[in-house]
Amino acid sequence: MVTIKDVAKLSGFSIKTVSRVVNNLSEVSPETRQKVQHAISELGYQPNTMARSLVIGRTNTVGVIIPHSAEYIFAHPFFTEVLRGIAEVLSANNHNLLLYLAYEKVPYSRVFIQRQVDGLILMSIPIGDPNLHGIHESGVPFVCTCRITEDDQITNYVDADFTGGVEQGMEYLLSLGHRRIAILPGPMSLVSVRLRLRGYQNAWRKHRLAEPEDYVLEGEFSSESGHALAVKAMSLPNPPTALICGDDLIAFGAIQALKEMGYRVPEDISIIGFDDINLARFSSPPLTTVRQDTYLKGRIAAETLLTLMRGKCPSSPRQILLDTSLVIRNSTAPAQNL
Amino acid sequence: MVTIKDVAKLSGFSIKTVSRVVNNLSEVSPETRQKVQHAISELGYQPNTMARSLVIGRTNTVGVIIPHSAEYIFAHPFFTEVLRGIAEVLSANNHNLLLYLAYEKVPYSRVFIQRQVDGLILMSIPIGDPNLHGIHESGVPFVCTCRITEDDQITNYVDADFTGGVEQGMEYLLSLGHRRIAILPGPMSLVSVRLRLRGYQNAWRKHRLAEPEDYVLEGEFSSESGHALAVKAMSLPNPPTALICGDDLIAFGAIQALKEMGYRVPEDISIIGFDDINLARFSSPPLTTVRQDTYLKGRIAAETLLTLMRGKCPSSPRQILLDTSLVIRNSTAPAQNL
DNA sequence: CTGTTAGCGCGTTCAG
DNA sequence: CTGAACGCGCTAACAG
Repeated sequence: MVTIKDVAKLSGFSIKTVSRVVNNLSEVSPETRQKVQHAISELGYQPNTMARSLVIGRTNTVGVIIPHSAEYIFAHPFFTEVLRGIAEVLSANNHNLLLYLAYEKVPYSRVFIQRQVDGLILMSIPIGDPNLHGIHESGVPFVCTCRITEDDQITNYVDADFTGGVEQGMEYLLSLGHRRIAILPGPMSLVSVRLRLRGYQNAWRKHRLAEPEDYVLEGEFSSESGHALAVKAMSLPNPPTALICGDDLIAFGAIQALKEMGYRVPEDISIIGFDDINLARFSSPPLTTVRQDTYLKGRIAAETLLTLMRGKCPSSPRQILLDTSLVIRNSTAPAQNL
Repeated sequence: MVTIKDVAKLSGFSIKTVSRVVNNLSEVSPETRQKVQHAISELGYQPNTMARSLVIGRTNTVGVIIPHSAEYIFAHPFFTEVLRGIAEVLSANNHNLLLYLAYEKVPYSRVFIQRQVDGLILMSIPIGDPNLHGIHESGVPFVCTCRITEDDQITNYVDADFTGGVEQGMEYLLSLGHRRIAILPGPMSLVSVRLRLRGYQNAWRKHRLAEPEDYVLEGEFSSESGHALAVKAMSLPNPPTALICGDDLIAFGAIQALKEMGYRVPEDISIIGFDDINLARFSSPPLTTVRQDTYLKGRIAAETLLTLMRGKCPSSPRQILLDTSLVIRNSTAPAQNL
């Protein structure tokens, strides 16, 4: 391995001078800099990151922690979009991205205490995660891409306004004359799902309508689950005329099931998704859905973290809620049978 | 920061003894070990990864390099599946995963020379990538999840048998009576696309049929491109009765376009995709496609790299080709007009 | 502007 | 079985 010493020897200057050149400090005369740089390229010298990090006490590395099975993570388009936003911002700011999966058994804060990372981004932390305590104690700068509780006022987070998003969808369905609207929100173990449900309830309340019974059909974030729940919904004594779904995959599965049962979408049943993933416009019919900008979520999370890492005092928590927007395509139509 | 010294002081033993306990070396008496461990948990000591890496000369970190824009990467389901396989294997083997995006302008080998990683996985390297030279020179253990040239005999790679896969699809279409089969292979700048095209050509040759003209429609790996090319294909003087696509997204776009033009799939036109992404079964009609196990590709790539990193002599290149399989759903049917 | 010295936290000789 | 001293490669005082 070629070290800073070798460069010093070859160039005839001291180690420190070489260090100054490498780190672009200005206290070096142009000629000296020239000569040192020549020696550097001569030897193909590259500074040892470990040694530098040890001394300066930083790694310029951010950890992204996703405490789920990799299967769960990557099955959902959501994660990769957030990751993209994070990766781009970190890359632009000369920070590395260390990816941790399935760290359920290991305190997240460990990677910080072990000096592997300077900060953390936590994606989709489950409710009641026992690691959060250690995180706060360790003093690691961190940002979540989700809320930890439904009315989280402690965590630094960047999240979509799920409640408002579902309200947007509900407003539209109500304006189309639908009154029998069921919701397939996803798994209630997630805060985001509970927040979606809150939007559903808000909409009824706002319109002074009684919330229909048996219309909340909990499930997973998957097409399979959407398929099963749509079947279940239509077999209710009083089947719905519209379904509002927790994500687009659920919506796809629901549409599939409805077709198989002989219903027409949107003539017989209207469907609204959530996320607006790439394929939403290519489903048949193209999916009306509540768009959340997950890429932006990732970007802002990373930017917020970098700010946190620079400033010493995180004073009050930074809590950012991103607006959603309704994308109207062809899976929704006026209600037939009022 | 609590260091090994603090533990030594509190426990009353030397630094070295503490080190032995931390690293689970056997040359320590049980009582001593007990006492040291007590002091460790008392102080909440965690070894400093940077310091250790500096001494032992390894980081236990693998770099995954994707030399494209993040947008391109994450737009395609393929990448995330490979990444999942890689992440799982590395996690199981106590290795960290450092993600590098868009390193077009930086020699990949740099991260190794700078001692940030012990090995590299290169995903989707473009043809003629100038960095490969430096990679080989640096001596970094590495594995590609693709081939660098069509008949690559130098690189360590784990890749799907694209040629064989397209042949499988072609065999099926030919067996259904199709003779006017166009291919929408993707961007020819990628080796994998050229290998797909080779499979297309092999199939005609094997059946002693002349390859039709104007039936190779180059494009991108996207629904948009598939849409445009399907329109183009059907406006040919002698339009095809079947389309074999370079990936599932192209196939989705093509199906969409055909529907818009009033064709029925599969009655009028048969479509075959490639990859078998999650949503392939939920398209309408459900997509017949050539399945490649990208998750397995990632796993094997990571396992191969770990082997390479352990053994000192990489002797001959490790080149692994993974079989594909045809998944027959409902986007294919016998040809109408022979 | 430049060089010398002293650590960063840990693992590893070689004595005991 | 244990401990003191040294060095990994680099940066940060402090001198010159």
